Amino acid sequence: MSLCVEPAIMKKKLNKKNSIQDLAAALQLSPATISRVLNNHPHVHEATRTKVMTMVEQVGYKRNVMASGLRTNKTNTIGLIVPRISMFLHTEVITTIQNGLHTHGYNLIICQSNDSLEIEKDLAQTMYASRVDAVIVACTLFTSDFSHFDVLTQNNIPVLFYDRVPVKPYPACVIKGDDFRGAYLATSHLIELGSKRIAYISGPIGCNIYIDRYAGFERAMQQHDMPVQKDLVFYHELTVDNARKSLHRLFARKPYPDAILAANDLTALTALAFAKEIGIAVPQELRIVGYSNDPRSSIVTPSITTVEQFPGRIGQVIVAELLRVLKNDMQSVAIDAPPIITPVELIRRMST
Amino acid sequence: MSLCVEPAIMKKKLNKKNSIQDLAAALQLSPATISRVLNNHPHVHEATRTKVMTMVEQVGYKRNVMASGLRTNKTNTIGLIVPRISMFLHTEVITTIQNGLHTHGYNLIICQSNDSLEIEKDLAQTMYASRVDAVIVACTLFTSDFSHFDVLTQNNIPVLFYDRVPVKPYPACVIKGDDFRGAYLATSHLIELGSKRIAYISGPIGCNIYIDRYAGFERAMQQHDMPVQKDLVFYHELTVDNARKSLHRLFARKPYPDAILAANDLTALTALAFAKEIGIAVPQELRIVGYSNDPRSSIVTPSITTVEQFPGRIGQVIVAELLRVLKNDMQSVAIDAPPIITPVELIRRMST
DNA sequence: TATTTTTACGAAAACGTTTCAGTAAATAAA
DNA sequence: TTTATTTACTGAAACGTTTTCGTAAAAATA
Repeated sequence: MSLCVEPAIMKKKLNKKNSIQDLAAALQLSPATISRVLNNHPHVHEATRTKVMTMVEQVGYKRNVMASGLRTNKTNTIGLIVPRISMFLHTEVITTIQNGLHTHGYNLIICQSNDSLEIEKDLAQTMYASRVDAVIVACTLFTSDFSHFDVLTQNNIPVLFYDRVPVKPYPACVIKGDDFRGAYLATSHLIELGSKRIAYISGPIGCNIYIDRYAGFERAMQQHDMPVQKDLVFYHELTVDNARKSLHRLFARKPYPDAILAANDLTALTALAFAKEIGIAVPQELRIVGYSNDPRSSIVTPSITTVEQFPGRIGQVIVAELLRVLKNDMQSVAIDAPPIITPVELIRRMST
Repeated sequence: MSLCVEPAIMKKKLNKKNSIQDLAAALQLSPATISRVLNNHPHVHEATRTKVMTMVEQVGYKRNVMASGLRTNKTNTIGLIVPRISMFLHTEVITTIQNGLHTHGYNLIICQSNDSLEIEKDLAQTMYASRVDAVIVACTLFTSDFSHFDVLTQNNIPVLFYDRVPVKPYPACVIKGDDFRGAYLATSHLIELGSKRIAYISGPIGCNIYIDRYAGFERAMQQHDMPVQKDLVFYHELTVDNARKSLHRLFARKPYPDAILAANDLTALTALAFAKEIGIAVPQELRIVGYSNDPRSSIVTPSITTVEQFPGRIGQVIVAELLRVLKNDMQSVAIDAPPIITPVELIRRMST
């Protein structure tokens, strides 16, 4: 019997309501005054301010963000949509964003699209339903139409793209790495080392990063009067399986390529493993370059030359832009705003 | 002049208010009826239901979660606190949780404590302020007191720990890997291969996972009548720098250890690199075992034997438990509930 | 002292949803 | 037919905050 009532008592005791109203009643003040203290409004007497603050401390009052959010139409929450948090670039970028926003009082809702356009559409809806204050997006490989983000932009929720960004004008901030330069540097590096038959394994063309990287590759080749051989260039989603298929094609018959430029590090790692399997020496017979400076690229033997994207810096830029947009309130959704380009750097290692 | 008024017009037009009230007015119904339709309440005529739903579709109505959250005291949001999302185990677990919860209509707020107790305390407060429906936590290495989570449990917000969990009884769900067994299997494996001088590099004792792993190591040694040599065991945060210091101590003078059991894969990787540097052959002169089956452990040469924790499975268990707790509402915060133990498996590779 | 200005606070409405209590109409039971 | 029951809906209050407007009291000015 006594056990039956226990939970009710507990619940009652635990459910100490700590609303502004309760504070007001306890202090013989109005809720308005409490609110003003909590929001650092002027025109509140110093004595009452301290009185309120000590009471707040004492009872452990925490603002109910749903109530205040309902009233102010602000959630202090930022949404983030990435293909996969396990991708090294995103892992690092997220960490920086998360820390940066936390110091400014924002929370982060992280969602993964899994590189599925359907899920991405769904997530955009969810973000709107959650009434986040802004949304940061790295698109899927297959996002060529961006109208599913309209629900956000049309409802004054700023959208900020990074890495994989719209290729068409869209009313949103755009922050992207210098993919053209990254691929250009990598290709030039291979050429200068004497590579003659350079293969390029690209992601699906249609995604801005692969468009730009291909352009960088092409430009470097042209500058050195080297023709781009179509049969040495592959376009597909950069999975291990796909990479292996392309590698099989590349090494089906001689002459073998003497260098592989991979549009990401996973593909470079796969190429390295493949070369070992078929007994080709890296870098003597085959040079390999990757992209992103994934930590794995530095621990394999030989370590892989790759392109550093400075994800921490990208994260910082995102946070800075975001805070700027949130301050200016809708100011920077200009459809013609130029993208912000973040720098890259070639990391030379043993594979070249 | 005309440019000046444009934005105001835009704003007005874009800010199409789509509240339940607006729908009600448009359909000559009361807000209550709309709400019942949206929440699938019974006692609503089929004709009106379809009428409402078509209108909802048409205007793209999305429930304002802050308003409904304020009323119902539910946010449909789950909080997650991990040391770092870049840690392989957590990356995978998060992905599973995220996908699982999304199908049940929950959002996930992910925060990183950065292995800082201060930040963890802060985040617990933030989670309460956000009024999340539940919180999932993998503690910092240094969390031995758990009272900063009281603000959650005392306010009926269920807490669920995984991986790094309270070592003392605490009113929360606990899900942990079988760390004892993992270390036991790994140690037995080394012994059976003939290792005589087995070094163990552990994380700081005080954290449950390292307590359990040490116990597993000790038990395997005892079973084979091998004494645990104190000077071959190291306890410290498992960073590269710390690992290298211990390795220097281990190889300062002979006899060298003939096997190293590392309490995580990063340390195992560091040991492997160190062995290469000083010209010790792995596995001939030194066997190395790690923990977690980080992808890096399989791509180095030689590949590293390690303990698989099945992070996807851990994530599934977490989701299942979470949904159960959320359904039962506070039922399972019994302080004496036994922890759920998830299985592990030894992955044999070239390093042994 | 009388008037204006400033300061400190309160009353009340609003945000958009959910839900309790109630009511009219339709159906079933007497 | 009358009475009870079910069905389909409405009105209004509530959730906890913020903010506008208003008003006393205090301070500054005349």
